[in-house]
Amino acid sequence: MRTGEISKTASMKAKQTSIIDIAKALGVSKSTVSRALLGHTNVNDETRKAVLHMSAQLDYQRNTLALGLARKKTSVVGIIVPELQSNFFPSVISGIEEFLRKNKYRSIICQSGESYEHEVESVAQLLSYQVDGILASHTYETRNFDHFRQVQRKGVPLVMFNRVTDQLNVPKVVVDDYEAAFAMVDFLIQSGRRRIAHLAGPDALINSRLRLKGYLDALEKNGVEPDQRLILSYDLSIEKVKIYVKHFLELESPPDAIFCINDPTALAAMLVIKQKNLRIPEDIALAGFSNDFSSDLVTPTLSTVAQPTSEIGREAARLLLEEMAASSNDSQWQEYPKETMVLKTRLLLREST
Amino acid sequence: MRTGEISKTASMKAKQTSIIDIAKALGVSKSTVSRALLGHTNVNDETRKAVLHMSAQLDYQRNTLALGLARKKTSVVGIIVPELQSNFFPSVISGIEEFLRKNKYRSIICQSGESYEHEVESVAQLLSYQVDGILASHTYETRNFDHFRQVQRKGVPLVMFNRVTDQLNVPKVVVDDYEAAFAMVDFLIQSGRRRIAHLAGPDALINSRLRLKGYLDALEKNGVEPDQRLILSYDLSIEKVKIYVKHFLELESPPDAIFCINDPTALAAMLVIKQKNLRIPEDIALAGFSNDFSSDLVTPTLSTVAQPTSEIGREAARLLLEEMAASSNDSQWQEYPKETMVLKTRLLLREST
DNA sequence: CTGTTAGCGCCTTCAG
DNA sequence: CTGAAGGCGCTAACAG
Repeated sequence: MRTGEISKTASMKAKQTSIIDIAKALGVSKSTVSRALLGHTNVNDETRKAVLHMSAQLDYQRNTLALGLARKKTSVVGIIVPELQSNFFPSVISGIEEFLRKNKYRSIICQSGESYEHEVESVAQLLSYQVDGILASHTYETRNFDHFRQVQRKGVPLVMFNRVTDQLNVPKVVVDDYEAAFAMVDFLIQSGRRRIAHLAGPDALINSRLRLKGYLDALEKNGVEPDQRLILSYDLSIEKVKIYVKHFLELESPPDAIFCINDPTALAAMLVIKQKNLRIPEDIALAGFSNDFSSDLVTPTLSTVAQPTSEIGREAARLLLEEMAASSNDSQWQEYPKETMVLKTRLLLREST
Repeated sequence: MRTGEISKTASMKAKQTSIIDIAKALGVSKSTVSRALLGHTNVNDETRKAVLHMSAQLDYQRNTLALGLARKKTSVVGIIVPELQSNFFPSVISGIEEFLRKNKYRSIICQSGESYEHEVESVAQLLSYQVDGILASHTYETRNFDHFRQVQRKGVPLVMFNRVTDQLNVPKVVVDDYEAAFAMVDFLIQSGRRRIAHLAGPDALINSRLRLKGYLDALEKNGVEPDQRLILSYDLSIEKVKIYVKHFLELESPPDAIFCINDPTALAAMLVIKQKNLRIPEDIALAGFSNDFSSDLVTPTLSTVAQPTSEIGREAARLLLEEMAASSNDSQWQEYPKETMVLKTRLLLREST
């Protein structure tokens, strides 16, 4: 330890070094430093090197706030998801981030926790952070989309994925929920099931409605009369699955299959069925949706629908960047009808059916 | 639709309304507006109301960049985690965010994806965003902690959780990895197992080392000679589990139990064991660590160690806010030795042991 | 209680 | 290729 050094360590919030510091140290103007740091071409090669060197020397770190303020562009996009507990959204986010990184963008993740109020807050927060765009999947509580309309009014590009709404004219990335549900239920019927129950999601989610419709249409196509007692829609809070499944099993004429809105639901249902000492799939078949990590680990392994999660993320991010480019070139871009991209799912038939 | 309205919809990036706009509209100065919005007390009640009203009217949204720049404080803390795929980190994050929300703080989540390089980038990004503090769990690749030292040099409070290092003098929140591992292995021995294998984590992680030590000490305490062939440490990439478990099972004298570094590992191991038509726990017992969502869903249910995830998050956030308070009151706060908080785990003995 | 005046750190014309 | 000047939106003394 040399003495005589100014002890920076001991000082609180050591004033960050700014471009002015490095300008002074080099005897140039801060404009030059700024240009060098930004990689502008019109800077003498030597000056640039000196600047880069000195900036490393001084442990310089760009102040993104100042940069964003001055540039009116932050290169940050906001991501709003309802939750991070299952595998679905984290996977989608990975897809998003990978694409963004390649394009020199960063993201801020907000989880609304399936709370409408938090979602509204998140939107406000992201706008106040001056994000350049927003990717969103809404909560199952969300029926009013004014907060997203505000995003559009402010001229901030918005793309929705997975949980989308037809109340908004924005680009969307979804999967073929209807077809997938139809295919799964059709398969169940083909393999001899007749009394197929459906543990559906909240009606507020378009995904729930589409999967329900796929279920119903598959029944109809096969001449199976739908039985309202076999259709229950719930709010996705796993604890309740037990109640509903028990209810199904205790019907005078219980189902011989249950098609669940998603994998966590199906896995919870599986526990209940096992506790009742029923065999899967002999006594009752079980199917989920999404191909969560666990669905392959349980016994019996769960039949489900695989979604291309990272592709969803990638495409959503791609659409967003396109929107962002369009919005800065064309002042009327918001008027145009937006594309909805429908990605293919894959039926995974495993032991439970 | 009334006519004569200025079509804001069509304009791109409609210049956000600023406090100046609302100041003009009200014929007051922007300082007054600022104060009213910030909830300062020294503002006439009527003026305040007028400001609040007008700001709602004009769809005003605070510009966080400008605010942070002017205030030199953003009320944002950064969170760095290695991944979001398992349940552990998302749960911890929920705990963090809940606590932060109560204290009027926000967070930015960065996932390093277990990549050292991304971690370094994340730190730089967060610093450039001028976060007021950082909560971090490092990757298993991280052996050099200079990027975190830089955080300290810049006077930004830092708290580590779960994946911590003794190379840094910062507050830490961890669980009793050693004790938990010891207890689990001790239990296995008590219940008659002698050849207990350990599928360990990367040596770079202190958690791996502590769990390994707990394992070894439990063996020693019970007079069981450790067998190096039964100890394998790996990099947590699930695909490799198959190889290692197969290897174990094909030893001339195979293990009668496997203690895995975490639940994903144990669950993957379970598949391999089942494929070999071995019975769990009769032929071989299996134990994990962390109590992932799935560990209760598989058959047999997995014995594991429950970690108080949201508490970890809450406590880490609490320590961070304390640091932040201290750092702004005491210029020497960095010099003091920092507290390491060790939280209790709980042994969950289920069917697999 | 309110207006005025300086910035925060950086970028971007506009001259040279 | 470089410097000077003005401004991004907001806050924080400092005077009244």
